[in-house]
Amino acid sequence: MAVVNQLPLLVVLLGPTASGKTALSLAIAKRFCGEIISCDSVAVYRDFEIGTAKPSVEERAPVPHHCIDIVSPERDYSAGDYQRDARAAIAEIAARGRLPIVTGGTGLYLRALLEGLFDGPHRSEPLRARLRRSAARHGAGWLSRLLGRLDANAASRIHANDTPKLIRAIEVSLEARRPITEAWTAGVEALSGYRILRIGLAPERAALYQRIDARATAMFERGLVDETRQLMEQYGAERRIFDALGYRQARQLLAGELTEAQAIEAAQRGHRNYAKRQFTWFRREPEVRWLAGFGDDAEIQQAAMNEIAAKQDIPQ
RNA sequence: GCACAGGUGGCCGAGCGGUUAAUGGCAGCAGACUGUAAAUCUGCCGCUCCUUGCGAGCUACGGAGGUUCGAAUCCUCCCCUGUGCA
Repeated sequence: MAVVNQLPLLVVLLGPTASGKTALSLAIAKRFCGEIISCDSVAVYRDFEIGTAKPSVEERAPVPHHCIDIVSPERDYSAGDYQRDARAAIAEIAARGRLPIVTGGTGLYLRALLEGLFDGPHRSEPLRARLRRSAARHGAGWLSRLLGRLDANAASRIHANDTPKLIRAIEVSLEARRPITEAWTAGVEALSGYRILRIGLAPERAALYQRIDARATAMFERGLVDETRQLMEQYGAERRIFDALGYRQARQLLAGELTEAQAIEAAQRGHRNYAKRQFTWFRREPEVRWLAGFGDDAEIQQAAMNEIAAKQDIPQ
């Protein structure tokens, strides 16, 4: 039975923070001649090391990694940028005949990559600044009322307290001179040309939380606070990137708002909460082969390998 | 030992005679999410039951009594905790 014109395989590894995605991705890459495309909104930034749990330089040496350390922290990066960068990387890898492995925790980025984003304008900082100022003057509900006038449907779908989403919807409606609903319904361009295998890591919640706590503590022990201080001096403490987990708490510690013990506790909690949100997000992801365990576990790795091997052999 | 200040739901912390199962916050659980997403936001959150309802019952504000139509809130005694004086 000839396997002709079979589309290249794309492996997508998803799961909450600290579930062992990195270990599993490295094992898969080594076994199947793969290259890794990180799907992580913080790991894209250079110089953010300790708090991001990026794979180390040694870990990255034997396996090519993409979408890590690709922008300077003084630049803003977005889901749209990621969509372009990741798709380009996947195309190159596949063209080389190697296996692309997307490893991700950032749900929105993964969706942008796989399903696409609607065609909308870039962010406009001046407009955003004006909206925020007006919102501060007019009080709660103002942004929602404004959006209601621009696009009643969008206003009904975005909660009145969800400022960032309201602002984006208003921005799109104003900049594009048409309601964001129209952009939504125009459809998105999903990634095509690949057979996608989604493997999800779903370790037991209590065990995951334990790992998260230990890892957050370790980040502080390894110098997260110093790294944060240095990065803030270098790039400016106002950058939104310092709201990222761990860095936010380190910044609060430096500002004297928290003791070290409180900062560590807050970071642990933040990561736990994040893991929970990731579970919520990924549960909706279609066609995921869920594995109940950690990615560094030998049995789990074997199970993942089997999934991939099976998929490789099956003609489409 | 005496004098103050306190002991409230898993934690912190309001309430100080009646719309009080008890404001808030945290934790927890569930959910949303279309270009800053490790961000932001929503719901539930004493227990039990069901016809899942501005439903029914039960148990709750350190303990035991008391006052009152009615108490977490007032009184008495006791037990703890903190601070000050001895």
